[in-house]
Amino acid sequence: MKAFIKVMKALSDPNRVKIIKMLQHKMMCVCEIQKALQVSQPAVSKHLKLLEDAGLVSFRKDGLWVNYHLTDGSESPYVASLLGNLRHWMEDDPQIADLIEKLPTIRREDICKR
Amino acid sequence: MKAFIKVMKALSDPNRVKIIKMLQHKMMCVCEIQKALQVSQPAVSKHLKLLEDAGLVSFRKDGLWVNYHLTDGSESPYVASLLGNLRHWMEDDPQIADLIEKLPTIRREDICKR
DNA sequence: GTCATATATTACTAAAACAGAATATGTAAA
DNA sequence: TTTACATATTCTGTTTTAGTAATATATGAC
Repeated sequence: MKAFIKVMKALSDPNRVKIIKMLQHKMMCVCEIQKALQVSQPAVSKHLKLLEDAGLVSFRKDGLWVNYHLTDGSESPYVASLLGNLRHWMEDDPQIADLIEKLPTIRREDICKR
Repeated sequence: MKAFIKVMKALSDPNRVKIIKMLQHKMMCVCEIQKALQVSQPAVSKHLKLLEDAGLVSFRKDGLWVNYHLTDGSESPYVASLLGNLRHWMEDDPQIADLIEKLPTIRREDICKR
């Protein structure tokens, strides 16, 4: 039960859903996500931690960067099912469509190291 | 997006998940649910309203009683999918198993009209 | 009509969630 | 080892949520 609630809570926030939808297209570092969502860096870190605790995302460190990506959901049937469904869900949502469209223009080289 | 968030939030609370799991077995009135969950009657009413707003449950009035039941989810792909999955999900959860086991002993004739 | 009963709504309180500012941590470069 | 930078954590304030107590509404019996 606790695991299920965790997943549901993780997906109960628009910004976290946006993160999931973006990660469907490419792995991203924190500053890229921050740029895309227009919220503070700590806010992004906290969202990512929540998503990680729920088993939805994982990360790999690469020097200074931390690259986040979706998990395969093999640890949890809830995660597997929802990540699967979220591939098609929300595709027509205007906010999401906007985000995804802008995604190619968001590159860490342009954002960080300033 | 808003509709999806609503559904996720609705399923982010253990008592509401319990309600869903119970309604898989029979339609129930408010006082039966209250008896099963051991929370106040207003709390139950509010959970039910939330679930209804999310499109997960519906009700039919029968005299003084209001009988709640699961929807068929035809209004929303999120609802349809989650209600479907929740048929098997959580079946082995101890809390849920307990609840379902006790379900036959919870009858409105014994609870109300006192 | 009055009364009893099932449910809904309101008012209020305590806990949890989300945000930003400030700070800490860890890694790479100089 | 000092410095810069990407990310994480802590602290604090605000909003949302879940609960109860009290009250309102609605229906059926009388």
